[in-house]
Amino acid sequence: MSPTTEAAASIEAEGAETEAATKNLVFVAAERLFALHGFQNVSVRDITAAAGVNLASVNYHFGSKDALLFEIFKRRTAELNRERAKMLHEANDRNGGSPPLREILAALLTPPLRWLAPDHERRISLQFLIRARSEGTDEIRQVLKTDVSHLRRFSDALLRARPDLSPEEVYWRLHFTLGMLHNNRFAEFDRLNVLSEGQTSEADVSALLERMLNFAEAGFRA
Amino acid sequence: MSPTTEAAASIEAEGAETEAATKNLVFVAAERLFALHGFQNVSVRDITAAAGVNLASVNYHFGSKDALLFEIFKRRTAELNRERAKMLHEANDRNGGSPPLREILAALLTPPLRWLAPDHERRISLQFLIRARSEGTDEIRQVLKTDVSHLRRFSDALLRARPDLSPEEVYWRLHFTLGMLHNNRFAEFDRLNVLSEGQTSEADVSALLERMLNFAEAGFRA
DNA sequence: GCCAAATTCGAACAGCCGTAAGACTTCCCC
DNA sequence: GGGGAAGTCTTACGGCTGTTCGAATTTGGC
Repeated sequence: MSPTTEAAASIEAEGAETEAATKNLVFVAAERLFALHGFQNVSVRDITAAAGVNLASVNYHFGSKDALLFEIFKRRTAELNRERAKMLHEANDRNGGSPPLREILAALLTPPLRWLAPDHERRISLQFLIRARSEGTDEIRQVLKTDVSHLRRFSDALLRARPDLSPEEVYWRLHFTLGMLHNNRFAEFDRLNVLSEGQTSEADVSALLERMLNFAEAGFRA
Repeated sequence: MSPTTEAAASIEAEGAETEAATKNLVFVAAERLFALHGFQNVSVRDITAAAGVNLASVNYHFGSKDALLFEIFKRRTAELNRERAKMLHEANDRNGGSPPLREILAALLTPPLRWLAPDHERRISLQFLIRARSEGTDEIRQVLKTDVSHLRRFSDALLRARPDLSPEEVYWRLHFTLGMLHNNRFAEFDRLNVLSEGQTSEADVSALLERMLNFAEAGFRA
C-alpha cells in the first residue's frame, strides 16, 4: 500500500520527525531548493542528493514531484493561516468582535513577517509560499483561486471596521495589501538595498512590519 | 556573420515589422507564450510551432532561448520606462520641477495600467514583464538589481514632494507601491473575481488606476 | 540571369528529466 | 526466529530539452 494515501493525515503531525525520517528529509530539502531556485529549476535528483536519500524516495513517499510540491504548499499554507486566524480571533476578543483597522491588518501581516526574520525557522517556508503562489502548478493555482474562505474572514472584518466602504473597494485594498506582502522575496530586497545604497536594514523585520502597517492602514483610511 | 550581434541596435527600431519577418514572428509568439505559461514551461518547439517558423529560427536569430527572453525583456522594459519617464517629465514641467505626490505616482502607475486594458496591444507584454521579474534568468535578475537608475528618478521626485520623510522610508513605500502593481497578474485577477463574487470589473482599468492611486497616495501621506 | 550572402529547412545529437520495475534489505510483530 | 510488510536501492526506460550541422532555398545587388 502506498503511504501517500495517508499523507493528508500527517499534515497535522507537526513535530513528527521520528517516523519516516527520509520523508522528512525530502520534504525539508525540497522546500529549501524550491524556495531558492524555483520549482522547474530543481530536479528530483537535486532534491534527493541534497537530502542524502535515494532517487526513488520522492515517488515512493509522495507519489510524484508535483504531489510533493503540493504537500509542502498545503502544510505551510495551513500553518500560516492558523497563525493569522489565531491573531484575528484574539483581536476580536479584545475588541468585542469588531477590532480596529490596524489590528485586523496586523493579524494579516504579522505572521508572515515574523517568518521573514533572518533567524526564523520558517523563513525559507515563506519564500517557498511566495514562489509557489506565482510559479506553482495548476493545482496550486486552483486552490488559490477557489479556497478564499480564509481571506473572507479578513475582508469581513475589514468591512465591519470600515462599513462606509463598498465591499468591492475593500476587496481591492485587501488585494493591494497582499501585493505589498507578496513582493517581499529575496530578489526584491536586493534591489532595494542597491536603490537605497545599503541604507535599508532588511534584518529589522519588526520595523518593516511597522512600515507596512502604516502604509496599508493609511491606504484603508483613504 | 551572425545577425544576433546587431540585435541590440534593432531594439530602438520599433515599427521594424518589414525586415526580418520571421524574427518578429518568433519575438511575438515567444512573448505571448512566456507571459501565459512561464519561461520554463515553454519550449523552443512550442514557440516556433506557434510562430509557424522553423525550429532553428530561435537559435539563428537570437542565439539561444535565454537570449530571446532577455531581448524581449529589454525591449519591453525600455518601452515602459520611456512612457513613465515622459509622464514624469511632463509632470515636472507642469509643476515647476516639483510635482505633487499624486502626479509622481500617476507617472509611475499609469503606463503599466494602460497596458493592462483588455484591448491594449501591450497587455500581454505587461504580463510578460511581471512574470519575467520573478521567473526570469539570473541575467534578468541581475539587471533588475543593478539598473535602478530609472527608479531613482521617481524616488528623487518623491523625496522632493515629501522632504520630511527619510530616504529609507521613501524607498520602502516605493517598494510597497510597486508590489501593489506587480501583483496584477491574471491569476490574481481570478482570485479577486471569486473573492468578490464577480463584482469586480477588471475591464475597468481606469477605475483600478484610481483605486491604486488613492491607496498609494494615502500610504505616502501617512 | 548569375553569384554570393542570408535565411530556412530537415535531421540528428547529447543530455537531462520524471517515473517505474524489480531485487534487496531492514524492521516489527506474532 | 520466522514471516510479512515497509522501506531502500540499482537500473533503466521513454520522452522531451536546447542546440547544432550541413544541405537546400531564397534573397538582393550587378
